Amino acid sequence: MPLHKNVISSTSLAIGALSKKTKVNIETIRYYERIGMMPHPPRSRAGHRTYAQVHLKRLTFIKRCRELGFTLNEIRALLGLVDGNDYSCQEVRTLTLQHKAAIQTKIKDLQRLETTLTQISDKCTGGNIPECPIIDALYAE
Amino acid sequence: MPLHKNVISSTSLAIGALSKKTKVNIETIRYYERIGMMPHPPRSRAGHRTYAQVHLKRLTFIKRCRELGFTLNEIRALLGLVDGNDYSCQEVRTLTLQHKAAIQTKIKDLQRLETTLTQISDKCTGGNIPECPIIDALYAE
DNA sequence: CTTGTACCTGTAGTAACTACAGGTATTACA
DNA sequence: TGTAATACCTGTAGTTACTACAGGTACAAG
Repeated sequence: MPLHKNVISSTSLAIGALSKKTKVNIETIRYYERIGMMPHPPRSRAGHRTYAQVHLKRLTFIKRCRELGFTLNEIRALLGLVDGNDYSCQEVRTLTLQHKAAIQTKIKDLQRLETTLTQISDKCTGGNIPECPIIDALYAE
Repeated sequence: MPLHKNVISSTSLAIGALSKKTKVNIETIRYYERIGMMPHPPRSRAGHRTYAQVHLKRLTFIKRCRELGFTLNEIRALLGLVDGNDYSCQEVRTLTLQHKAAIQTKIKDLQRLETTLTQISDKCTGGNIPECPIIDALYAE
């Protein structure tokens, strides 16, 4: 897994330290390794995973992408480009814009839901009666 | 499972017919039964599920709620009120408004994501060069 | 009588983790 | 040096809301 830029080798980290630095759960880090998002790191004599700067950067990348709502598959594609060391800005941009379009669709869907919920709940007087226009609206044939 | 209003007993439906009427997948209907969202219907001599108007209404209710983004647990709460035959309009309204608030939060989150993605991808010239500001932004420490 | 369709049960797979159970290794302190 | 706490290990199961089989039965039409 080649790094993008500015690779500085430094002291190694145990999984707990990496977890604290990146704010990624320990179990999640191991999970990423299992599914191939993170490489198998070298092990210490005791069998503990020892992480270097490379891993810290990669995990940070994954974390940021997740926060931006990319799925693991989308991130895999992004990392694939980077790993191949043969990506063009154009390809990355395309993936990013596709993702943005998906988000915009989701926003519109949710806004439509919100409108419907507002309409439905506006019908409700909020009284203590058992005849509820919300339930009626949902239950009717 | 008491009905809300206008219960008209009529001909019974096989699972395929119910599925077609409600546009809910057959496997999903059986799944709802397994997890207790739908009651166990009576069986025909051949062991086939036979559904009545009650089931059609209940499933329609579930479907509508799902389309409105309610989780199965939220729907369970709603159905619990209806099943208890002792709900007040107020309770239903509260659940609905809570759900609406959650949707509004989600919309805001997604809008923030969209803004960030726009900012990031605006930095990109879209050229064919391997130095990509998007990747840089995500990869940097 | 055979073919097709609709139904049946039960299990496994999806996404992205999280939460154990049960075991080892290292470190801190008395 | 002994022991107790902590950090790590592996492997499996649970979460949400389904979907997709595999392998089997029942019934109707030609």
